[in-house]
Amino acid sequence: MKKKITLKHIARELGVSISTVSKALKNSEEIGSDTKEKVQAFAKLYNYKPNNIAISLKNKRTKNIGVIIPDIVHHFFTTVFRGIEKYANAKGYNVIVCVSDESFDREVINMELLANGSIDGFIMALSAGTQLKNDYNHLKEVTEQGIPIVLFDRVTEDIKCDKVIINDKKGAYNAVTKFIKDGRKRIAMITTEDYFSVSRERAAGYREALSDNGIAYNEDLILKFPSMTIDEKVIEDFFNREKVDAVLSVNEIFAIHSMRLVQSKGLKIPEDISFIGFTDGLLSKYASPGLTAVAQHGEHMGEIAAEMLIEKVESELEEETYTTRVLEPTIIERGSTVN
Amino acid sequence: MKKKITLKHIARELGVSISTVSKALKNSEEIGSDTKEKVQAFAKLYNYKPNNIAISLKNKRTKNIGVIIPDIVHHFFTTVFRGIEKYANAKGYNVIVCVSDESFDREVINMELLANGSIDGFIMALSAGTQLKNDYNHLKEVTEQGIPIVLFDRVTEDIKCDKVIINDKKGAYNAVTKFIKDGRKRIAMITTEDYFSVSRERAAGYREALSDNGIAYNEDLILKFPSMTIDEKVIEDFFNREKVDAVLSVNEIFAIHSMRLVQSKGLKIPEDISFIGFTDGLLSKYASPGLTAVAQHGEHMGEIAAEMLIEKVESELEEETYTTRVLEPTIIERGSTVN
DNA sequence: GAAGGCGACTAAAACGTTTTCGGTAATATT
DNA sequence: AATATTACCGAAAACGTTTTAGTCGCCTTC
Repeated sequence: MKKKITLKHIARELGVSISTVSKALKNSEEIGSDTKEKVQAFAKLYNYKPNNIAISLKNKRTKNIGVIIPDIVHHFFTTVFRGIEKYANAKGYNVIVCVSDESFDREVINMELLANGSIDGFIMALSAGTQLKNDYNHLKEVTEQGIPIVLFDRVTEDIKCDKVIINDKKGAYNAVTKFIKDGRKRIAMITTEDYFSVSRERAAGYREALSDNGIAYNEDLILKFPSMTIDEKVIEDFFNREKVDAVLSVNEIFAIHSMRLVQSKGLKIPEDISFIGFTDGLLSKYASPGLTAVAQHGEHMGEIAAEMLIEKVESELEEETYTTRVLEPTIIERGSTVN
Repeated sequence: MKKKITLKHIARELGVSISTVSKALKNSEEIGSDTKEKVQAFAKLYNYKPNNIAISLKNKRTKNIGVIIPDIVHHFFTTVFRGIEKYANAKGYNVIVCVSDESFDREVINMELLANGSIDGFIMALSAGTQLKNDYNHLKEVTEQGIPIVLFDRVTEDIKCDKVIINDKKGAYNAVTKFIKDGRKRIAMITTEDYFSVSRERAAGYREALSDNGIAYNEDLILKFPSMTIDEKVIEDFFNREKVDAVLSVNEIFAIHSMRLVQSKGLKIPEDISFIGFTDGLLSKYASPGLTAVAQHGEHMGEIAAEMLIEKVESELEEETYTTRVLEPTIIERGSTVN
């Protein structure tokens, strides 16, 4: 086992000082060309690579980005992550991922762990627990220490930082408008409780589209789940009770479940009932019929988040200007709607 | 912006030495109880947290694990990752993820980047590019530096290290055996080229099950794709050409595509044709009918990989014993097969 | 021949810890 | 009273870099 070689080893071996070696490897003008050659040759021979940790300690810069997401086994988050990783890697940054598992406590613990020098900044989507608790002190503490944060998708007004979201309201608005143009009258919405910022926005878009088209808002057509987990029975009751001809779902899973249910009741999609779901994931693509989806462009979102964060990290000056980038959603039409 | 507080600050403020502070915070017996109280109170007040980087430099231990996977937007890998993250986190480790994007070069670059002090060990699944090139020198170099590696799922004989895989051969064997028990005669297999270790194993299981049941192996019933991407036309030609009553697919995507195709040709699943796919992911669960799947237990695999790695990292002694853990696959029965 | 400049290199501090080895004073032991 | 013990604390090295501030000898220059 050949141990890692350090500047000190090279210096001792070559009978020069550590600083000379350091400078020679950086091709500094200060060092004579023969010494430089000698050092560089030796370093190459022994495959010298500077120790990242030592450099981090010196520069107070780790070139690591901390990413905290509620769940990794979730298509949208992984696409965002891919965008982050791609951009960060190209800029020479590594990505440390922690999963909050939708829990406030785990989010806090993970942030505290990483905030002690391991990373230069955070990119995160708030956990359900955090949004429920509405407590953002852990974020505040981090920003007060001068560690920048970029929030994506699940954000909050309470924290001053850069954010990147999609225009969820518009996404819902456009989806509902499409339903109406297609002649649908009884448009249902399947969603989660309002403590998710995204659910609120989407609900707002839904209502606005109805009202703009002179359709009365009907509370009975809203099916709300308290969490991401689903209760078959509740869905079944809902569709038995209400007569609907279009469904906007806040995620894929709810939509797919509903589609299978109405199909089993003999309804035809999209003739009898249309579906549009948020998040253009695998399920939408491979459902039968394919589920028309509001694409959230996760990968692009991730790239932008990484770009914003690295920009902040690398800018020397401490401007206190924060921006929110709003991406436009697009509707990917598939077989679950008429076209 | 309150800057991070260090031992030095506390020492200066309290008029004691740095070592005293350090020891006081560790509740060392060497320090008088009043000094300890004073220091601890001060540290608590100013929310002192030791700098991870400095500790890493000192201990030559980062408490970081490097994970290198071919793709993050891939259900199996994310489940494995979840297992890794969960276990590692519980043990106080953080996880740095790099995505090789199935490319040999990116795998090499990422490993070199992380190997310079950023991590204590690697957990990885080989990229397609690496398996194709059959070049594992980057792994060798890392292990020679004393950095442990755990390979999962996509492994190679050429590297001496801990490994965790599922019994792919047995998974395929069981699936085909089930088909035969169900009375199927013309059993097709959809797979990728053989340079994936998993594809080879599964193909072997397929052949063995046929031969054990006295069914001749028929090359024409094997559909091979050169990569993970799919060509609709090729699938269509295949099913137009060959009459098959059961299909074993090496992944979900191939299976789902095929199911939709045969359904559009008017065949009934599972009456006319049965399907089993590897990787029990979202698609299998939500397809209609549901796709019977060979579950790979990704999360468990991740936990084991993390356990093995941390074990190696924390064991002082340098034993040169490497083990391979083989997990048993299970068949999750759904509507795509009769039962 | 003194002052200055330059080329080539080194010493040392700094980043923030941990830890070993002393050191000093007070107390206990003979 | 001399010595040993103990309690408490600090100095300094070490981890591997980078960088500032020299040092030293030699060559110009007036």
